[in-house]
Amino acid sequence: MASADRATESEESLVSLYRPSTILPIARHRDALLYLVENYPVTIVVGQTGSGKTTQLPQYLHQARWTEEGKIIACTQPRRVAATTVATRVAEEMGVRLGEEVGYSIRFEDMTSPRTRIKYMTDGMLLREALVDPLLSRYSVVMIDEAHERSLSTDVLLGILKKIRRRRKDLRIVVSSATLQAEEFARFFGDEGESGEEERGGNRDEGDGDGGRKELAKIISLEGRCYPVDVLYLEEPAENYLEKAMQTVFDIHLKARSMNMHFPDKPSNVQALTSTLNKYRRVKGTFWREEIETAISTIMERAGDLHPRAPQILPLPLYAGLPSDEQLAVFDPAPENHRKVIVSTNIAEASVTIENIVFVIDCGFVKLRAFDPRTGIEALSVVPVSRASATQRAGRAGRTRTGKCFRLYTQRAFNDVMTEMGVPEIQRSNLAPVLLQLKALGIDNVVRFDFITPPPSELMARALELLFSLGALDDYARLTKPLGLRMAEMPVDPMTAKILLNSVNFQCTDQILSIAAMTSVQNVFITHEGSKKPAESAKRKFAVEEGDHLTLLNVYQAFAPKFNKPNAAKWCKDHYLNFRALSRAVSVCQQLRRYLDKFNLRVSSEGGGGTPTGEGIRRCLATGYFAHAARMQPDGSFRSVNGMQLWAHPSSVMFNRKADWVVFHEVVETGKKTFIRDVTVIEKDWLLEYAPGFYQLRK
DNA sequence: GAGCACTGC
Repeated sequence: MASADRATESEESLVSLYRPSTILPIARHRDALLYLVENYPVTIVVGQTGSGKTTQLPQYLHQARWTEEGKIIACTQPRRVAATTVATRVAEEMGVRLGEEVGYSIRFEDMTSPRTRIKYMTDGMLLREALVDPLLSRYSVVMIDEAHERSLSTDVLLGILKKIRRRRKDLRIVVSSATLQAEEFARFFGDEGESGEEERGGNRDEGDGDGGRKELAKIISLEGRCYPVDVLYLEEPAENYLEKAMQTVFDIHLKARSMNMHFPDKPSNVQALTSTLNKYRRVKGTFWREEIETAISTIMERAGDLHPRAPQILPLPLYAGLPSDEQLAVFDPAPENHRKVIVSTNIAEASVTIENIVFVIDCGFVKLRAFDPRTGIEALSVVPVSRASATQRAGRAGRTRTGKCFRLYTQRAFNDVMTEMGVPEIQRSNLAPVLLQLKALGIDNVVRFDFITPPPSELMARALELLFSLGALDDYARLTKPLGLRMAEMPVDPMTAKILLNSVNFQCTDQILSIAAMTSVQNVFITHEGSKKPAESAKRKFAVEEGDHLTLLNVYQAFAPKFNKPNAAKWCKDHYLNFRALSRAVSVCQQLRRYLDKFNLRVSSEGGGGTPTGEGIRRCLATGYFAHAARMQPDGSFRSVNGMQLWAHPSSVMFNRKADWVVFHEVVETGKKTFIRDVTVIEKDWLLEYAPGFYQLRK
C-alpha cells in the first residue's frame, strides 16, 4: 500500500500502454493459487488494485477445470459497475462473447446463459440466489472480491458461506482482502469448532474437533502494482478545510516544483513535472453539493488571476447526484495547457477511478449513514476517516506514477484520532432487512449467527422488534407465512415490502407500486443551472397538499405513459425532472409488480386510492411506516415517537406547512438540523389501529 | 426559508 514509509524506488520505466495478462503480478503465483484452492477450503488473497486477481483468478480456476460438470465460478463485487466492466474485460481476454462462457448478473441485467462458467455478480445478487438455492449448489468456487470493504451483503455472505461449507465439502471459497484484514478473515474461517478433515471425513458430526485438525484457511499475498506516494501533513489543524483545500490547489499549481512551503515537515522530494500537465483531485468527505460547487466557482474566479500564458486550471465537480454526462467530463482529457482539478465526494474513493491523478488532497472526513438504535432511525453523520481509508485515498495518487498526497490534518490526528479501520456497515445499519433475509434462509437463531463482526445487540433487538411489529415474525420470532416470507423475497426494505403486500387490502396496488418505486430512486426533481424559480413552480404543479408520497405519485403517473416515447427526456427536462431517475423508477415498479403477480395478489387500483385525499393510500403507508411517525410541535418542528426533534426538509411539500401527525420515508442529518424527507399527513388513530403493539411497547 | 456520503436487491 502506498504510504509515507514506502520505499521510494520508482517503476516508471516499466510503464507500458498494454500489459498482457501473462506479466501481471498474479501470473507468477498461478500455481501457488491453484494449489491452495485445491487443498484448502478457503483461500484469502491479498492483492491491490492492479494485481489482476479479479480478472485472472477466475480464469485460472476455469483452466484448472473447476468448471467441469456444469459448475460455475462466482466472483462477487460490491458495485454493479465493477461486475459489468470486469466481465466485459474477461470475455475479451478469453475471446468469447459476453454472456456466454463469461457473464455477469446484476439487478435488472442478467447477462448469463446456460453456457456461462465464470459469473461476475453483485454480492447482493448472490445473496438473493441463496434464497432459491440455499447451498449455492451451482457454484464450485465462490470468490468474494473486495471483502475488505465490508459491505453489508459481503458480511452476510461470508457468514452464510461458512455455514454452507460445513454441508458442502466440495465448495471452495476465495476471499480477496486488503493486507490489514487478511488475518481476520483467516481466523473467521479457520475457527470452525469442528473437524477440519473435510476431504476425507465429510460425514463427521459438527463439533467433533479432536485431533487431525487441519488449517482451513490460507493467506496468499500478490504483489501489487502502484507507485510510491509521498504523504504530507499540516503542522496545525486547518480552521477552514474548504479554504485550505483551495489554497492547496493553487499551491500545487503554482509551486509544484518547490511545494514544501506549506508542508514543512517533509523534505520537498518534488516530482519533476513533464511537459504534459498532471491532474489532481481532492477526495473529500464533508462537503456537499453546494460546497463542491462553491469550491468550483471560487477556484474558477481565482484562476482568473493566473497569467494568460501560464498553465491554467480546469476545475470539475464530481458527485453522485450530478447528471451522468457531467460526471463523465472528469474523464475527458484536459485542454492543452490546463490542469484538471476534480473536486469530489467520496464517490471517487472506491467507485470511480480517474487515471493520471498525481496529487490528492484529503480533508480527512467522511459522511456515514448510521442507524441509531435509540431512535430507531438511520441518519448521516460526519466522522474522521479511518487510517485504512486515508491510505486508500492516498493510493489514488500513485496509479500512474509517483504522486503526492496532502492531508489537511496533522500527523498527530492521523495517529491518535483516527481508528485503524472503519466500523463495518453491519455494525451501524438497520438490521431489519438482514435479519429478515437470514430468517428466510432458514437461519432461525439469528442472534447466534456467525457474523465476522457481530453487530451490537441493541441493533439486533431493534430489528427484531420492528419485524415483529410489521408482522413478519411471530411471537416466537419465527418467520410468518406467507407475509414474512414474501417480505423477505421482495427487493425492498421491510417497511416498503409491507405496504406493497398490504396495498391489496386498500385497493391501491398500482399507486403503492409507483410510490415504492419513486421513493427508492434519488434526485427526482432537478434544477437547471441558475433556474431555481421555474423549477420550484414546475414542482408545484405536481404538489399535493397531503404530502410528498402523493406528489411523487403524481409525477410518476404523468411520466409513465411517456416512458419509451421519443420525447420523454425532453418532457422531463421541461418539467425539471430527472429522466434517468424516473426511468429507473419504471424498472423498479415493473420488477415489484412481478413479485405481486407471483404471489397471486390481484393488482387492483380501484377504491380507496382514488379518493381526492388519497386516504386509502395514506392509510396503507401508515401500515408500514408507523415506526417513522412524528407529530408537529407549536414551533413547526416535528417530534418523533422517540422524542427526536425533526424538521421537514426544504424539498418537502410539507416544508412550512401545518400538519398534525405525519409519516416519513427517511431522515437526513446535516450540521445543525435533522430533516425528514418524503413526508405525508396521516391520522393518529391509524397508528394505533395498524400498529397497536408497537405503540403499546413505547407508550 | 434551507440544502440531501456511497452502494445494493
